[in-house]
Amino acid sequence: MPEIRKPRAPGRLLRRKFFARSVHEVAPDLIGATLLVNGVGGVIVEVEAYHHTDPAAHSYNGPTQRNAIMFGPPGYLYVYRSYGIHWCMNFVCEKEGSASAVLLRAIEPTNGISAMRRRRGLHDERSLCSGPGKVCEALAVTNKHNGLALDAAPIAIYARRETPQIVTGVRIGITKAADKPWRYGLANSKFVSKPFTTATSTDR
DNA sequence: CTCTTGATCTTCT
DNA sequence: GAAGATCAAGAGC
Repeated sequence: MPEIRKPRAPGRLLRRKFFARSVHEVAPDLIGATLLVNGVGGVIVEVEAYHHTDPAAHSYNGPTQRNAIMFGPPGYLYVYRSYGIHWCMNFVCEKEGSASAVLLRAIEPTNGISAMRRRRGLHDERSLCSGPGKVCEALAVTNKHNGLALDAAPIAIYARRETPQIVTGVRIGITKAADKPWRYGLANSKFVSKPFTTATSTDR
């Protein structure tokens, strides 16, 4: 018997200005927010922060054709091809030229679940959006969305209503700066890409 | 449950 | 030519 999950009544719509500060402030503040693309999406439960001074960031070695959006103003979507196969989406933060972004790694599906199942194939709800490539497939985000504003159609991000318990850990799948605890998640969420085993914190 | 592998685009060496 | 902000399927335990 599948669990019935009713769509949440959204909170305040986040505007681009929300992203105009440090990625390390924006990233934890996004946990619990609701992301919709063409009305399909859910609650953000896992993100990672990347900054241009961070060797693991795409922007570390300066602008390229791929990462150009990262060097632009905050509040826009940066989409890149991962391992030649998947798409991954980021929210550009801070200010123009600072080239920092938050990687979206997982959401808890709440809106348009049947559409997500259709796009992802036969998969249980827990696996629909539990990884950066999976989220983009479920939300049908591709390079065509690269550079779109985060506060205009088809994208909408709604602020959370309450401050959730946040957990942190090292980022997934990187080799440079692999010790930095810049992965943020919703405590006890079953929809993250991998369990958070290490430090828990309630800051922010 | 863990470990291995193939898929194959963009960037850097 | 190699590595990479990944995923799914298959083998083995």
